Amino acid sequence: MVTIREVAKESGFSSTTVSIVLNNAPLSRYIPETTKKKIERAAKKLGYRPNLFARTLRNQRTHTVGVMVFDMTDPYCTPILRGIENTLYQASFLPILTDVHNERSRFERYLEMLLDRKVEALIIVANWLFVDIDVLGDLEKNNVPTAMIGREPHTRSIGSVMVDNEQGTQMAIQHLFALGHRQIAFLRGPKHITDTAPRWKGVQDFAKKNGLEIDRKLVLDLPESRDPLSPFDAGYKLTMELLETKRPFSALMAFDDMTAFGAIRALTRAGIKVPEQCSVVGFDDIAHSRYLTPGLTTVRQPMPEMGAMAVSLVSEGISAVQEKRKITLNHRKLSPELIVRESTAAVV
Amino acid sequence: MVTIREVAKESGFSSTTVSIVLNNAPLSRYIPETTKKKIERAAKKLGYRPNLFARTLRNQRTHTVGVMVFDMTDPYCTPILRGIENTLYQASFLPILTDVHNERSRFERYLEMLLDRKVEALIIVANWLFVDIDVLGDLEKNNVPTAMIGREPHTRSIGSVMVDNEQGTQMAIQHLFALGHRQIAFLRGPKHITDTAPRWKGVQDFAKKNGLEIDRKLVLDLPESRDPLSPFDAGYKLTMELLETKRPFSALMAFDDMTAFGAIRALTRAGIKVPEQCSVVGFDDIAHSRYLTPGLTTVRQPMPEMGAMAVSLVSEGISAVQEKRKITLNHRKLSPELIVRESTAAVV
DNA sequence: TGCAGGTATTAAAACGTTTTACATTCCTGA
DNA sequence: TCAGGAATGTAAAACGTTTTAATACCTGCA
Repeated sequence: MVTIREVAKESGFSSTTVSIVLNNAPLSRYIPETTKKKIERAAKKLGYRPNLFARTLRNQRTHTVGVMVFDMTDPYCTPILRGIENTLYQASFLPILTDVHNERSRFERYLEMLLDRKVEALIIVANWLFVDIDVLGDLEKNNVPTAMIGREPHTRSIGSVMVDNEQGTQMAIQHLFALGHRQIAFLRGPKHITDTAPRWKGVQDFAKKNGLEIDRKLVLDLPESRDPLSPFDAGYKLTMELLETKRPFSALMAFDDMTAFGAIRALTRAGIKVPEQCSVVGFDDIAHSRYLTPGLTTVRQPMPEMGAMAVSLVSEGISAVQEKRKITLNHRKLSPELIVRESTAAVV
Repeated sequence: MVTIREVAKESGFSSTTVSIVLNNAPLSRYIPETTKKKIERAAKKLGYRPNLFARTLRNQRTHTVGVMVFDMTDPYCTPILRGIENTLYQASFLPILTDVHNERSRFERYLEMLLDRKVEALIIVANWLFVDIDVLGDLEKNNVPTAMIGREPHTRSIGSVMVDNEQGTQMAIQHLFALGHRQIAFLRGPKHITDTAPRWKGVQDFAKKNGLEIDRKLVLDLPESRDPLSPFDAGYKLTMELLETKRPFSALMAFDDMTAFGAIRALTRAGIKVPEQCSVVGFDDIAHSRYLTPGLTTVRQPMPEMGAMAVSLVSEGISAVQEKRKITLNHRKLSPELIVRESTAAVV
């Protein structure tokens, strides 16, 4: 490995000057062009690459951001990660991605690793979060700017990016309503998931405002589970139960896309055609949803944008730390978008 | 931040001794238990965490492995990444994941970043690889143990993990054949994908051996593309073309699962029921395949195992580097597994 | 003439480890 | 009594940067 001293020797200047020139430091203002040229030539000739560890040791900067995701296999998070990666890349930051497997111990271990590696910020993709909240409380102590995606933190010192869940379900039910559906079944999310309540609130608000009657017998809840793919099986099972009650419904609104997939399978098995005999709508718009036949009508979360937004929140925090200002992080709520595909149709 | 010197002061020993004890270095053999206890207590009391950058600067080890994936949004790679992550975690290594977006410039940039950060090994998930081979040739120069998943490297110095493509398609066509299918349509992969040739060879070998006649008019090729999700649209389009020729077929074998999804949509649109009127089989067994209705019969690549295998290959390389032995990396071919779901049925 | 201030450059300290080489004491066997 | 090894510990160098503080020269101005 070629060091700065070798570049110094080669160029005939001291390593101080080399450092100043190569980093374009403030002092380089006083260094004449000819000197700069010589140094740059020498550096290039030797193929000099500064040792990042020495550099970090000295000036404390790592140009890395820790990213913790609760479950990588959840298709919901891939586009978010893309958004994060893409935005960080522009800023020459390197994301360090860890997958917590929804386990407390892994969360703690990885958090430790990231802090040891002195990430300059932390982004937490809290999809399908099972870990208790107090773990997240620990985050406050470390004065690393932190943002959470998909969950409202209970503390002010952590930024957050959320989709507007209420608005999302309102759009979905509005769509079903407009298609003439009045007997609608609902598969609500598990109680421990924070998205569950606001999504249901959106439905209720719409129902109240538009005189839509909700049959409580057609409302079922997904069971708790730490597996983000489990809603498929649960959706299948609950839909089967729903069918057994013989209570008629012409549309079904699922907590998320995976639940919708399960529901579709159950309906199909029961000989009920989607969307001809029953419309189905999901939430999230994960990648699968487009490729399913029929394509799933769903509420899209702007996942890449959410990732990008989280980066921009923590960037602000990083600047604050640099300038020794106090860090304050904002909370953002992004609007979803209704994606109409083939799984919904007008009531016959 | 508390340094080793503060621990030294607190415990009453020199930082040398503290270092020896805390690292359990060979010399610690001579340090009496009482001393060790005192030092450990002091370290714990102060909450000492060694500065990894200082440590790396000194002893050159980073305990990180670079992982480069060509396209994160490809559902094929998520389980592989899980396998990699999980295995590295056991060994207290931290993966540093980069997404190359199938762009040459990003590949080079990220490679540079990873090398600057002195990753101790490199794992490349070469799914849906578009980047030219010579870029990969560059990898040889850096004497970092490297393994590739999903593609045979042209050089001996890089390890590789592949699925046995030939065996996979043989299993698939054997399955269709056993169900009585004789008129089978094929959607082959794009020519620039390395998997394409061996998969087709598996089909041909089986056909020859079992007297199955392949109608060349029923064999179409996917176009080239750098998007791993594009086969959906291509599969749809090609299947439509196939149907227009009016040439009968009772089964369709797709290059991969995405292609199969596209084919299923086309068939469904054309009023042809899967599997009653036409069986469809895919390749890969990405997560979607289970959740589609009907569930897709496909050839499963053992993705988590492939990831784990790649880690074990480079681990060997890391050991070699440590002991200053010459690094040699192996090539492994793993067996796929036929997953029979609902998209295939006996010919009527 | 003296001095203020800009320009050009560098020596040396500092960042926090690990490791080499050495120092001291204590024991053991001759 | 002494040589030499084992046990216990440390001073100092080294890893490769960045930055502070300093030096030296020049120019222009009072």
